[in-house]
Formats: sequence, C-alpha cells, structure tokens
Amino acid sequence: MTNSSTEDLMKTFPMFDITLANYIHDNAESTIFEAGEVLMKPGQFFKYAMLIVNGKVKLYREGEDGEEFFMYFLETGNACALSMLCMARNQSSTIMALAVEKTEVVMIPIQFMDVLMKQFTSWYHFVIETYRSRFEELLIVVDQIAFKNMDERLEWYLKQQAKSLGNNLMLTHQQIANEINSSREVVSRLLKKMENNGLISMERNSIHWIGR
Amino acid sequence: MTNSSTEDLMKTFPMFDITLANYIHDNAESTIFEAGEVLMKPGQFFKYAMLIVNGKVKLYREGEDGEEFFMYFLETGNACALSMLCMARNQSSTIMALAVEKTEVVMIPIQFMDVLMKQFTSWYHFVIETYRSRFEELLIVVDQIAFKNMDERLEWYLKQQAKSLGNNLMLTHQQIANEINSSREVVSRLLKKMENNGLISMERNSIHWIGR
DNA sequence: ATTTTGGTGTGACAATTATCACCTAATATA
DNA sequence: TATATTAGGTGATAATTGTCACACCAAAAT
Repeated sequence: MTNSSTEDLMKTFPMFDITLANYIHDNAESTIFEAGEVLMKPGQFFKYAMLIVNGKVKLYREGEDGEEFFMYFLETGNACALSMLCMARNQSSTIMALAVEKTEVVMIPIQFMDVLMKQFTSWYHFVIETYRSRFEELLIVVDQIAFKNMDERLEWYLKQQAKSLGNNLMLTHQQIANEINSSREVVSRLLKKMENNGLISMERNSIHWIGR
Repeated sequence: MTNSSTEDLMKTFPMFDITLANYIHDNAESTIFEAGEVLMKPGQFFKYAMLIVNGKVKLYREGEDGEEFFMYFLETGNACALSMLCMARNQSSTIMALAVEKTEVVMIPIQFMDVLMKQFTSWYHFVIETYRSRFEELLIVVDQIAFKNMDERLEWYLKQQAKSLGNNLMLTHQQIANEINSSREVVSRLLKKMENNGLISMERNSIHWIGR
C-alpha cells in the first residue's frame, strides 16, 4: 500500500487488530479520489472492499433513467457496505459513490476477504458494524420518502448536508432537486419559504443553514 | 429449547456448524407465534436475536402516526436483521414484525451473542449474510418509493405478496392501502385498472394474482 | 463593453394522489 | 327476517408535486 502507514490505519480504524491493520496495509491498494470523482458507478462489477481512510463520500441510488437519489454520507473511518454487497454476489452495483472532497480510500481486493473473515475477529466485527449502521441510515431514508412531504424531506436533506459539510452549502437548487428526486421549481419555492421562516439564508450557488 | 431438535435447526439453517446448532439449541427459547401475532413492535427493547425456524413474517416500518409501511418478508431460514440491530444498540425498535402464518421462532438471548460471535465462524457468516440480503431488499424498497408511481408500486407490492403467499391473496383494499401508505380509494381504482388489464382478478376480500 | 450562460423567481397549468360524500352489495349479527 | 357492519365503487374536489414558459440578473466568456 502506498499512501497510508499501518499507524494511520489504526488511528482511523481503532477497532482493528494490529495484525489486521498490517495485513490490510500489505495487501490493499490506497487510492486518492479528488473532489467530484466517482468511486463506484452503476453497472460496474466490484472487486474491492472500500475503506474511507480520509475524506467524504456521497452515496446515491440510481433510478432507471439515471436519476441520482442521495442516500447517505460515508465519512472517515466508514466502509462502503455496498462494495461488500456487490463483491459478495459478484453483481454489478446499483449505486453511485462520489467523493465530495479529496478522499483516500483503501481498496482491499476480493480474494483477501476469506482470509480476513477467517483470521481476524476484528474484521468481522467491523463488517457487521458497517452493515448495522448503514442499515439504520437506510431505514431513516425509507421513513423520509415513505411518510414525509417534500418540505420536510428538503429540510431533512439540508440538515444532513449541513451536519456533514458545514453550514455553508455550495449547492444549486437544481442539484438539490436531483438529489431528492424533485424539480428545481419545487425546490426553489420551498427554499424561499424556509428562508422566510429564518431556517436558511440564500445566495447564488449557496445556502446557509441556520436551523431551529 | 422446547420445540425444535438440533436436527431441525440444521435442516433449516444448513450453513450452521453442528456445534453451533447444539449451542443454540441449548441456550435459546423456541416460541410459536400464531398467524396475526406481533413478534416485535415499536418502542420495545429487544433482548433476543430471532431466527425463523418455520413460517412467514411480515416486516413493517412504523410512521409517526402509527402507519405501517410494508418492507419485506422473513421466511423460513431467515433471521431478523432488525432484532440484531436493536440488540446491538440497546435501542427500542422502530419496526413491527407480524406473523402471517403459524411461525416458530428461535429466540437467542442477547447475553449469548458475544460467545456466538467469538466461537462460531458459521454464526458470523450467517449474520453477515442476513444483513447483506436485508440490505439488498431495503434498497429495492427505496427504489420503489423514490422513483415509482402508485400504480407501479402497487403492482410490485402484489407481485411480492404473491411470490411469498401464493397467487390467492386474502387482502382487502384497505389493508393494501395501509401497507403501501396510500388510501383505499386510490388502491381500488388502480386495482380495477389492473383487473381490466388482466393482471389480477378480484373478489370480496381477495385478489388473485395472474401476472404478465 | 457586449454577449452568453447558468442560476433563480414566478405565474399558469397539468398530473398524481388524497379526501369527502355517498352509493351498492355482501356478510355478519340481533 | 331485519338490521348492522364491512368491503368496495365512483364522482367531485382538494392538495401536492411536476412541468412549461418566460423574465431577471449575476458571473463568465468573448
């Protein structure tokens, strides 16, 4: 592995056994994705488990007509549950992962999974915790789209973005519309309401989250 | 354990180690839920991992006003990912599980989880496979509600039900409306269209799935 | 300096879905 | 048998969201 040392790995993934960190360091590749680069896109067969050593990644579900529906963030110390899922089934992915800032990813080739699973208890724990936490996030996404109207969904979306990216969000109305599967006009009108209610302030190309 | 023998367990969960099956048999309780009984409801703190030894269970996500949105089925040989999830966090559940037929459930108390995880590789594999497959199902649910209109969602819903419960579905329009978070009138009208298109036939209290 | 481009605002209208009112028919109960 | 209850059908209308048309303006490009 090129970029990260075993020590770096242990800092970001403190639940790892030292021998596990070494094993990963010896057998995985470290890749840097610049902001805006795609880590994983639909139709791609996936041969790696991905660990986020540093940075931030947005995960999207793809619609049949190429819509990109935002689901959740992966942050430093997270792993991509989907990459493991695709690997396990040797299936093409149905999601898109996008680096929102410069992101260092450790990519563990599929052939090492068996050894990792068999030899390292802490790897098992990590994989289970990864699934568990992504599962929880996905349940909240289901709540939002099953039970809530656009105004509440938009508010929740912005709150999530602000939590991960800070209160100054460089987003156009069109981008937001794409990510919540709505239309620019609807988003513009709802944002205007939110601004009137003092929940946000707006400028061209950016939204400042104030909150309640 | 009262009802099932170790041999029964091994038949339903062939990926289990024999020693694992024995361990579970010795330490878990077996419970029978009759059709219509609730296995797990929101607000309940969960102290067991649940394995479906026999029967069928419907999983719902609960809305704030008590709406019950259908997500997926658990069938013989499945486990409830959510029960593990709640246990792990000692959190109250936010889902509802309902037996749709007489169902035998093995309930493993939380205090045995650590031993299971540490001692039995086949238990680890099983838990991971459980999360993996439920995760996939949940992604498809997201697809449906994020991208599809009611007519397509209704068709998909009926197809799922028919696949699990057989082509003769004992469901009222009101029940269906509750499970897809719509209203009876909308469901009635859409079903009428589907009947005209030869996709289903209807009687009072039941729908016969024909398909394409 | 002028033009082009892209982001945003807004009214009019369309499509989808939800709600209300009221009806008929089948089934259950007194 | 008479009556109540529940399932289902249907038109009218409302609420939400999506689409179209077009205007305005700021930033970027020429």
